[in-house]
Amino acid sequence: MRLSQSLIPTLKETPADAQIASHRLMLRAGLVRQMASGIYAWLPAGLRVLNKISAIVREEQAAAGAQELLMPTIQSADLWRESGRYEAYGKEMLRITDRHERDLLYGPTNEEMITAIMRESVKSYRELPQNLYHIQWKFRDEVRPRFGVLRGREFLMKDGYGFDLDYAGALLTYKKMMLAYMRTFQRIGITAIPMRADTGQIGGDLSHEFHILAPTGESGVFYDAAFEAGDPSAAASVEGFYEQMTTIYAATDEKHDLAVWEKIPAERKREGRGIEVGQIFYFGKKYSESMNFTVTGQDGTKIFPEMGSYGIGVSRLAGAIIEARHDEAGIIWPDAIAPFRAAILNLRQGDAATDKICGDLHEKLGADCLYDDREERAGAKFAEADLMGHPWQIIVGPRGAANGQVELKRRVTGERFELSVADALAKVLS
RNA sequence: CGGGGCGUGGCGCAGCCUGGUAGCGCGCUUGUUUUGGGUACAAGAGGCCCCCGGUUCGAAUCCGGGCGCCCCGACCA
Repeated sequence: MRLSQSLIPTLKETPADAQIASHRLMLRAGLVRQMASGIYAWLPAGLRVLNKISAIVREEQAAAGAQELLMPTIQSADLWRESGRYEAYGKEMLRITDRHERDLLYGPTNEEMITAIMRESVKSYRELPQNLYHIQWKFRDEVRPRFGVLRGREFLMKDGYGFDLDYAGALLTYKKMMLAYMRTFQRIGITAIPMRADTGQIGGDLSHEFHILAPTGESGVFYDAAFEAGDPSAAASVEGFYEQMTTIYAATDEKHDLAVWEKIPAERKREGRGIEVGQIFYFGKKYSESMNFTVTGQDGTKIFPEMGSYGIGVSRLAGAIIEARHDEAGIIWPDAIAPFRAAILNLRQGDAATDKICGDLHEKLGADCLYDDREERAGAKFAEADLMGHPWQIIVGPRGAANGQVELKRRVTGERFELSVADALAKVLS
């Protein structure tokens, strides 16, 4: 993509409204624009991040056996009256009335709807277990939206729902999802730690929150360094991995248990701040019973399926990753979810040699690179590339271009390499 | 929901107290200049001063009401 023809409106100065790093940087790097309190437009570069996160989520969900569907954002109030949550949910739910005075709502979550869908179509024990998810916009009318996309009112979430015949099956689904989530976060390029959590509004009695470590996190987190050794991509079994994840100590400040903490050797104690980017729940028959979803069992009796729900805050992750990975100059995107894998900086636009090299690189790197072909000074291009946080910068100046050399800069380490065009290309693509 | 603050060209702000020609920096346009870390100079464009009402000869400024946004706290994917 050519920067000269892209809507990537970077800002030199920080908008007064933005207080925390990710919000500031998302605005400055041209990823988002605020449209109302807690409501954001995702500009082209920001949308690329959401799409890359979503793609990884989809792959890992598919690998764990979950199916994707897409449910609407607007739901009927009647559905929520069945479960009793229409009244219970309170003011956080955005309630809407249509022209016929029917009560609707903008979905804050989808337990009722997925249960209604399953109830209509699934009748036999033979059809379970099933696990369904979608990636859809949610709305929760927060009293006080803040921190940019970290606590927006409208947000993009992957929410999945598991249906099993019995507790053992539901627990296995829960464990599979924990592994899938840990793999997802690992591929995204961040450290996430699962912690025992309260079940809140969703209900139920088994739940974990996934926190990523960032100095500006909302909650304090305490964990055993043994977590750092856990590698979800190398997990031998679902059960074994779950066992490992749930026996190592980790807690947010609310649930911190000093007695247990004191027993952990000092050199293994880790304290920090965390941002919650996902949560998983087992809640049994809460919705299948309240909404009367049954399947016929082998012996002809009715079975209320055991359910769980599994959420990842996709839009929140985008902000959380920036909180975890930035410096004074800007964002430091992990390779997997950077809006562009590489930027090509043409330091002298209009110079035959640099134009030629940049054009070739642009063609070979394709859509996942951003070609800074603007009539700007070198300094401006460097500053903006650092701000936008591309993992690689291919710097093409007249000095090196004469000998077919370019400079490759790795954003995360600041390392620079003088390389031939071909070698630079190979390194970026490796 | 309690407490505090702010709305003035795209962005950051001054002006308001003490009413009288709407200003600065950045950005934008054009030209010259510069050419490896946000260059310099010159000339331009761009404003219902959040909205409605009131006071006044005259309101960005004073008064009343509304709306929007932010921050702290309580609450939350």
